[in-house]
Amino acid sequence: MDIIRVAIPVPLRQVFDYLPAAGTHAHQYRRGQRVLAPFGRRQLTGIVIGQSDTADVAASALKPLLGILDDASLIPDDILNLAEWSARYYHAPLGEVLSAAFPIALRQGSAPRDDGQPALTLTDAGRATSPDALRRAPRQAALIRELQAADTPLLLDALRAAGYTTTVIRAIKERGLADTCVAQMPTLHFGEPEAPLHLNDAQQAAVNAIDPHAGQYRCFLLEGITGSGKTEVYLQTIATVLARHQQALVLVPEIGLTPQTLERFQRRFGDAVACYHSGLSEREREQTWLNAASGKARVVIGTRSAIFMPLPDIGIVVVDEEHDAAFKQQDGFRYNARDIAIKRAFDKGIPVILGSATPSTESLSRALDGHYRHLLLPERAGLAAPPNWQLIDMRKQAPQEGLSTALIEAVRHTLQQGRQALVFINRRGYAPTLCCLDCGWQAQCPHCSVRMTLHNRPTGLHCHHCGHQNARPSHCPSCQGVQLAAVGAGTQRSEEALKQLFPEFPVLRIDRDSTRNPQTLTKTLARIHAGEPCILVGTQMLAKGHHFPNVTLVGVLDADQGLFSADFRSAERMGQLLMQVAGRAGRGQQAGSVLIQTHLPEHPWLTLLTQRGYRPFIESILHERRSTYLPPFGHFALLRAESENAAAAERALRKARQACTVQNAQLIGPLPAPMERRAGRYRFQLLIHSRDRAPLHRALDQLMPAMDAVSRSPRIRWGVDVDPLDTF
DNA sequence: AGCACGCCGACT
DNA sequence: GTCGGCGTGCTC
Repeated sequence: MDIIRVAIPVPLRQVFDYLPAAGTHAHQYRRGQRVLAPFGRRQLTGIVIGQSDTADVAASALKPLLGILDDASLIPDDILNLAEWSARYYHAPLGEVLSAAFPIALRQGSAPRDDGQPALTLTDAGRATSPDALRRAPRQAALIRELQAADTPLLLDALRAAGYTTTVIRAIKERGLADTCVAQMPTLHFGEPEAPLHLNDAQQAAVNAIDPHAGQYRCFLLEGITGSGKTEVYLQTIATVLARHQQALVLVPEIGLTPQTLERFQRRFGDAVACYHSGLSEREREQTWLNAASGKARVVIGTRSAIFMPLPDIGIVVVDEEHDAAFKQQDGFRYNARDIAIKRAFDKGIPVILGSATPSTESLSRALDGHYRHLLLPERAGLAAPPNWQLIDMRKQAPQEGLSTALIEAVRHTLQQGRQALVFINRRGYAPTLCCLDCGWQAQCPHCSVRMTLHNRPTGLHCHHCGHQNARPSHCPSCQGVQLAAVGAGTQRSEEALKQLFPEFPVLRIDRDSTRNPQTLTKTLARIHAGEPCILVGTQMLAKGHHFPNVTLVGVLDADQGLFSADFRSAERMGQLLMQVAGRAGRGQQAGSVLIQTHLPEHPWLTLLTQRGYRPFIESILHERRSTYLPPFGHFALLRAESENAAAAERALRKARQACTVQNAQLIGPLPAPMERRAGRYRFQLLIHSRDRAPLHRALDQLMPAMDAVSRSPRIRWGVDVDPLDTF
């Protein structure tokens, strides 16, 4: 047993064998320890995976390691097991999985820095100052207010992330109101915890159901509409976990979209809560990782990469909004954090809660067949009536700028009642197409096979896929005609139309373009929360996170996209989105209305969803998928290849396909990807389908080395996606 | 992925 | 004459 097996951070599907470093013995090496390894002409930080007495290569080829970087294991065994399982399941190189699993600073081999982080704390003068005294310096006043409210040092990184510039921070220090200090993650200091809320019967039943299972694996699907109180169930369940001196891991789709949830966790559990997401600085990520590993952090809330957080006393995992596509990494190591969460809970023998108002087909079918325990929160807190759905038949309408008369009248009525209306359109920009009325020419991206989106203020043509921008042409480049028409509507156009229709009311647009500046977003949100009658226009950003108490009308301009798409998941996603936007209507006392513009009002998915609700809708989708062996009744993997040379990409996949001899796995393709060309590269895909998982994995075991062999010479970028969210 | 080696075109 | 283009091969 004198050979050390090491994972090296390179995209190669293998581990490498080494001899112990000079002056060391094999028994000194621990699984999870970092070592310095000679690798070609380079020196890389590797992770000890195990030991062996035989090597895959000739003994003469083995090199000795250059040194041991950690006294004890840095990566705990359960995390390493999880990473190895993930590498096998997603057919990803272990080195790449491990790179996703821990912060760059530790990946690079430097000693863990557990010495706290720079923070800002109030001086006595700062504590005594009234923020109103800083009337002339609103940012400084806001910062003082924030520090006084927190009553604990705030991390500089966090302040900067919240939009406080170095100038503001320096000004405060120069006034002698605050000073920098070093903040340590405190040990189980709960601050002044907010008291638990009173649970209704359904919530209490859910908490009771989860609690007895502590200490053994069980997956719970917590299904409850917006406002039904899922978060309180998480909080009280986690409280019992903490009381047993265990830690909790909470995964959320995007930290930026769940500020309220985050705040509630911090109010309830105070300093025991740590956040982990891509918005943190590297230093902060490292510190949080170490705080989790040392047990200082008791509750970790994070986005998908947090699934690999080391938590020695983990007692529960919560996945909030489990249906959300953000849990799936969309490049490189394409893992689904929700699915790894279930595996982690299983391995640890602890409960996992999947929460959603609109559960995914996968989770719902496992709940219905008894694999998961299904917990329902039927009541809407505050006892407001469910929304009123209405389908508007666009075939019988002469819409103005995409707005039907019925919707315009509903908006007018809502505003006159002093309420707010939300108009949802899942396209940003002014118009999705610029078209020549004489010859039919359309503005096409020169690098991608998509039409370019017309934007105004500043006006121009944008490609939403590669970022290419053009000026808006004055003549048709093809026939020199001057009748260039903007076809279709995006958020900017709807905003403009609504401003013209309702000049006396504010129209506030929320999409990726209007929220680029966090301060503008904060201002817009504050205006909405003030409750004055207004119209909100936006993309699905509006449907997530924030809730708007005075919105009583939701209009959906283009529901039909979800009914026409070739992807089998599009109907499910449309349903989830419609339920989510509908959840924005009628919070508080009054019932809301949801108006959906469609050309297919008799479509069974739409009528089922709006007349009978989400569950019958999903059950109908499940019924159809069962008969065609689509997920979750069958499984997919997708091999993607792209190259500037279309034929080369296609040939690579075709050759790989020929190398695959697995029975019971169906290969479809290679076919051009839905967007055949993107950023100048031609994209093809090979779809692998199988009723059971085993043949799928066997097929991939053959396809991967074939791709390795075939994709090298003409530069082809390729990757594998197990359980892809988009197949067409 | 890096990083070398290796063999062919336009430059001091 | 050589600097450098990217094709090809390798990493325990």
